Amino acid sequence: MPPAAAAPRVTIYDVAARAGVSQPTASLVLSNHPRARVAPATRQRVLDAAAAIGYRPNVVARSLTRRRSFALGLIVPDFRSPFIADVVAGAERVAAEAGYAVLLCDQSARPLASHLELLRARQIDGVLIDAVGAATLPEAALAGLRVVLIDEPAERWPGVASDAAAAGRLVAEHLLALGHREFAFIGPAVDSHAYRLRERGFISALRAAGLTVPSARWLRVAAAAVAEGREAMRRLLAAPGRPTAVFCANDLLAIGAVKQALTAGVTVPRDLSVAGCDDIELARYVTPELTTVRIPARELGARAARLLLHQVEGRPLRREGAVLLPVQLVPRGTTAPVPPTPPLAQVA
Amino acid sequence: MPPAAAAPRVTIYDVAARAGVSQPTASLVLSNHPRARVAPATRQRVLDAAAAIGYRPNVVARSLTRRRSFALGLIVPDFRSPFIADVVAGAERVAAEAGYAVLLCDQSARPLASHLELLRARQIDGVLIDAVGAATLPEAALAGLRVVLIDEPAERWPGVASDAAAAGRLVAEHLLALGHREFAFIGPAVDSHAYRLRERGFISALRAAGLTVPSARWLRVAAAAVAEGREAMRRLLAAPGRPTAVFCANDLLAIGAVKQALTAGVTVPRDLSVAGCDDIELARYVTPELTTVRIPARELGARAARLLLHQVEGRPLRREGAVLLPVQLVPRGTTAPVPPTPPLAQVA
DNA sequence: TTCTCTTGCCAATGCGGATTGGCAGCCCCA
DNA sequence: TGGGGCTGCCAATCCGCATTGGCAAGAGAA
Repeated sequence: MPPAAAAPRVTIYDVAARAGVSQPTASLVLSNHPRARVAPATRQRVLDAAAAIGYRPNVVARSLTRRRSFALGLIVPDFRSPFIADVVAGAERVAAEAGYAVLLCDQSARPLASHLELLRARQIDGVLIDAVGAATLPEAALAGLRVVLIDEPAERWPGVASDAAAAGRLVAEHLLALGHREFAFIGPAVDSHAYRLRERGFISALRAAGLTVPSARWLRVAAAAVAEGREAMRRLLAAPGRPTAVFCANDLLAIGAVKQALTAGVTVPRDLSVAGCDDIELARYVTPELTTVRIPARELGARAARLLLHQVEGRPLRREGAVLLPVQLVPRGTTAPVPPTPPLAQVA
Repeated sequence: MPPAAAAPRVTIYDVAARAGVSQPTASLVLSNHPRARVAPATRQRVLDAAAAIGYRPNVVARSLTRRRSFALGLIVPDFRSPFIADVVAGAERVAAEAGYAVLLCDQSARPLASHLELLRARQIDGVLIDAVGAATLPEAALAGLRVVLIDEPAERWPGVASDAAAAGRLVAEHLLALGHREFAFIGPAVDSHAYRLRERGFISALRAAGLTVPSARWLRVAAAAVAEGREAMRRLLAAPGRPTAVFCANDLLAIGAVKQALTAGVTVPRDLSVAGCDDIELARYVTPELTTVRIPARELGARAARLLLHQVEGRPLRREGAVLLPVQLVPRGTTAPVPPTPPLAQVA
């Protein structure tokens, strides 16, 4: 049961034959070798022949000899998240411009180590890792690979990250300035550096103001997604007492949280302020519009890809180590001054 | 400036040497060739040797001889759209289970024909096309490729599609049942089969009820995205008269449209009903929750991938031609009965 | 004219693995 | 004991392209 008839392949031998030269000569011309000594007339004959028969180099064969696949791996937690999708888009664009393909690997479909194995087998030229658990990977899993980490700094590899601590801090300062004193936090329980820093930035800014978040209002959820945000808000509202402001570790959580608050009859932002983080496109389209922190997602992906390509192509890195991208508070409609009369403490 | 030290490669020659057999014998064992006649003891020696030195076959080299890359192309209009992301996820899962990699190609980054060229150069085994303009592609662009079309039926290739006409019809019937008689439509101007069918299904169901959509309320926008939906609603509300119900060709448009209506003080669904199409996850999280039609996105991608893999692996297709997946109306909060008193006609 | 360079091209080989044809060695039977 | 039929392995070759070393022809110098 062989596959259906294969397309007739045009190889470099066909080009050489048509141009009346040897295959190596055709190769020298077509691969545009720098120190190739080929007479202009010959060169033109080869180029004409290639154009005439529609020659396209076989990337697989080239990869075998050059020992490079001209492909990069990109491992992400879940490309269906809007934020991640932007990171991917940024990386993809840079890679494409340099002639590299991107193999997108989704951690929600297969574990990180398994992806790395597969990428290795495909002789990948380098890997961008924006994934949970990269830091705790066994040494061998990354040995010999060119790696750039996204939002997960580590000693051994270069990386690009957003200033997650600043994100948490900016939200805290914003809410404090609005007069809030009773806070809650909703974040994913995953072992992610960026999320951890968002938390820490938030809490340490509160602490600097002499405040804290009671542990009962420090909610950990399974995933940074809308449904989890909604569920967390349900728990929060069911508990005795109520905060006046909630910081959600990303926008999806925040959207879910706001949704649940509204459903429960808690008016946002009058009764409760909610802030997210990421500034995904939809943050502007929910009602009320979401207060959040803009994280430059595309830039994150693009910078990481550039860093990786520099390594892959053997160009020296201008600045070593990690790049830290600035973030920016985007105040919108889900945060407001704390009401003069504190909300009534409810008894569960 | 050569790249940094490459990882030491373990080849099949190393395995053969360690097992004390020739390379072809090692190859026969490791590729698990069906009609391979290898003594059990020899086979075991080879397997042990491979395990001992951690042999991983080089997919590139294998691709060269087998003339197959074990990779599929997947061309989409924009993977950042939530709906498309689900299609991709479905396809990716099926491909991964069969041991195939997926090269994701985004039409918003590079034209369709250009993607096809690149995929060809990489000796791709087959292509899934969920893209605008696939039907109008020059013959040569797809010649010799194995293709499965998504949501874009064509004579020459198998395809998988959702029942887009039914989607439009279901919305029309839903709105008619609620008493609506004054309609508007917002859809993208792209030349996409699915969108065209959604329109036609909608309008022909209205026509069956003796109704129509005046051309002034038939809005075409540049893209099926939130910003465009918002802009379209702005235009709609600025025009004289006002419909009581609007069908948006997808959920993003609908979310934008609802947002703008609310911003303009038009209460949805009291003053205006809005329905979308796709049932993306966020449709349940906007306020009010969006009435829409569920399109089985993941299933679309998965079925298409399965169809393509059948071809690629030379297995016969059970049923030829196109698969049509059913859709389902999901009534939620953005549609309501038409108010007893018709809204006042506004003079612009 | 002869010798040295330089220029322009090609033969040979390798990348890592798949596949074919064929050759020994063994068993069985006559 | 000779021959047929297996069984088990390997030598050789190919996939499509890149790269090196070297050879021949032409240019310039003596």
